[in-house]
Amino acid sequence: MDKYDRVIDSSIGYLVGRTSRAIIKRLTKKFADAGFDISYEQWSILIHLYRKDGQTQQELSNIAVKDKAAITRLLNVLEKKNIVLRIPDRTDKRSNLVYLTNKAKECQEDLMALVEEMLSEADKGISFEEMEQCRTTLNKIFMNFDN
Amino acid sequence: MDKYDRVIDSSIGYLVGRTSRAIIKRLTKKFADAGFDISYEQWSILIHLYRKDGQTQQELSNIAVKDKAAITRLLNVLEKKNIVLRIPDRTDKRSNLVYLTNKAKECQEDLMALVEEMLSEADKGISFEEMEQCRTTLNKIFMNFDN
DNA sequence: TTTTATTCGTTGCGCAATCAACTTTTTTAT
DNA sequence: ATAAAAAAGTTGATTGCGCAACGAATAAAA
Repeated sequence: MDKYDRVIDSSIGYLVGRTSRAIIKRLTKKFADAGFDISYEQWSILIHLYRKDGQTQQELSNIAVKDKAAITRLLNVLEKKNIVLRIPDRTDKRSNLVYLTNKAKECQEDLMALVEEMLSEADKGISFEEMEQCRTTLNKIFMNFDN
Repeated sequence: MDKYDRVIDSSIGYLVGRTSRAIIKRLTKKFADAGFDISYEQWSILIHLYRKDGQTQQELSNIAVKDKAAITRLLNVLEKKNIVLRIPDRTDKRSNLVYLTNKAKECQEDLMALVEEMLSEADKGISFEEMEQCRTTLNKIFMNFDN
């Protein structure tokens, strides 16, 4: 393996980057084909609200590992689409609490099914143990960079 | 593991996505701290030219797994910075051949050193075998999505 | 208590990705 | 030989990220 291999093809940066883009592309297409006007990025916020409704934007920023400015804009879009709404927190006037609308709740099952479908496509030819090991390693790498 | 775990925290999409962003962030900072005005995306083109100078934009598009429109714009920036130049291919007037400037060649060693530094930070606490296994699995996943 | 520091969210800016439409050139098929 | 199809690059429109600066609200320090 030459010096370029090390920095390109075998580089973990290159590999996670292109895998990530491939996954995003596939899920985006699945959503679109099923008639959902929801981008991957919007989904990446939505899923955290499905798990726990009524979080602050800051909490969403941390958990989705995105800049809070990015959260602001994604929520603007989601609010315009009538998928979430922002309610000012009465006990801390700096914060908004972000809630799902009924429209969002109605499509939860369908969206999750599409994601699981995508995940099982990713899994093909990979044992549970192998995937689990990969997850562990990816977590280690992330932690190495998480100051 | 509940249904959200499966789709979020343990989801390979989530894990590769956040790892990728962490790596990009770290490398961007390294370049900036060392005084190089080169973004991660620009680097991701540059490295392929370091390996093989004088490729067409289409070749760069394939190898860097980026849209050809993205390549056009990245090259516009790199050309303005006097890092690459486009030479029309005489044997096929549709194509440009992209070449590195001397300025680009001069900083190759420094840039590669910074990347290797980043990669070794990623490696911390991970054996060669473990990382190799992770690479293999990531490749399988990518192939699963690569039609 | 008043000053200082921190936190939450928004906005402006620059960069980049993707899609679709388009031009020019080359290749393929009839 | 000519018409149709394909390929290479460019451009416009839309979406999204991350940084920095900012105002408002809250917490901490003096």
